[in-house]
Amino acid sequence: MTNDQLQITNIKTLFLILGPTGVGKTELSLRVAERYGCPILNCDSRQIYRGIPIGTAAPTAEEQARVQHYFVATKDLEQDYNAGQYERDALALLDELFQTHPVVVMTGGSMLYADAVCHGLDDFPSISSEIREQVQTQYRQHGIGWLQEEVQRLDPAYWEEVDQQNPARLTHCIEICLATGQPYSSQRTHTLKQRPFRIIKIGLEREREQLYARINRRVEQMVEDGLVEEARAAYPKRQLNSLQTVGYRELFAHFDGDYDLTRAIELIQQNTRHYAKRQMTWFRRDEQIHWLNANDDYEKNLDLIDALLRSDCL
RNA sequence: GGUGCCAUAGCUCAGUUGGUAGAGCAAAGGACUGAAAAUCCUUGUGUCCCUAGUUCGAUUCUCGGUGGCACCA
Repeated sequence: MTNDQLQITNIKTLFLILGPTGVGKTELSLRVAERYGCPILNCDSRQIYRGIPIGTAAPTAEEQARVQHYFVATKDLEQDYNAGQYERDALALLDELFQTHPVVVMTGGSMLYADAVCHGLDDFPSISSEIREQVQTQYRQHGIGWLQEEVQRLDPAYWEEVDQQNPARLTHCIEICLATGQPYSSQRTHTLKQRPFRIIKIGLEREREQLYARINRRVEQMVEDGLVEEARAAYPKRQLNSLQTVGYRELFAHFDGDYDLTRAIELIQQNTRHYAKRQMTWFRRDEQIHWLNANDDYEKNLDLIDALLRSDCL
């Protein structure tokens, strides 16, 4: 490391490289990490799991040989994991890494996970399996109407602001109310936590038509690389949350005989495009993101990133 | 070559007893605090194939054309 680069150690910096799936985050992240001699923290809620590397486009062995990676293939599919745990795990690891690295790279497309690291989530208790099962049972028996009534009863304030048709939101509210005995909304502080390091958000963008073409091609490549076999191996565990994932759900339905493989592949492509669109919607409103064009060459983008690192250092 | 059927949104189609039209899918936009690659919300103007005719008015009826499908030769 040069003297010039050593001066950077004054301010610990996390480069958070964001962007929709398939835009080209992996290679840019590797180059940034190589430039600063730092590790990469994965911020992808599915690449964290072991056993599904093809369908999640996890960093390959070659890529991991170039740069030390964290949070890649570290959990079994059976292990429950969530954004709150990720926040704690990532902060603990960052605290450690910043003792020896002035710069650390984090990359991935899981919007909520990234926000959890940047701003923090409120402290909710983890939900016991009893409560979760209890709520699920009622929901299965009585439908969304039951969820709606429960939220109105337990947390009328939240009812006024929530997506009233969204079972996931309603369920979560009920679980927190039951677990804490307090309305969910009263525990949402909306305070942004301060982090003991600087965060520079880099967004990679690319023309939509081009992005979609890359996604379509990448799905075909995944199939050539053995995605169907990977999904078949995971099939017995299909109920797990970790496998509620694009690329696997469609193949599981194909294994069930719902449609042929060609159709499954089309659906994977389509659902991946939908996912990319949702990611873009999320990132678009984040004014802290510095956007780079994925079609520019790496030299140019690395220089821009370097300028960001230095400009805020003064 | 003959006969019949069809031609409407990116796709599959519905419909207008003549008053310029609507579903599903696709697509687009949005929301998002521990399931987040999850979950949910909103959005439908298109020479109704072309030409001529009848009509106050044609996407709708009539003639002709073009294209597709089926059957007969």
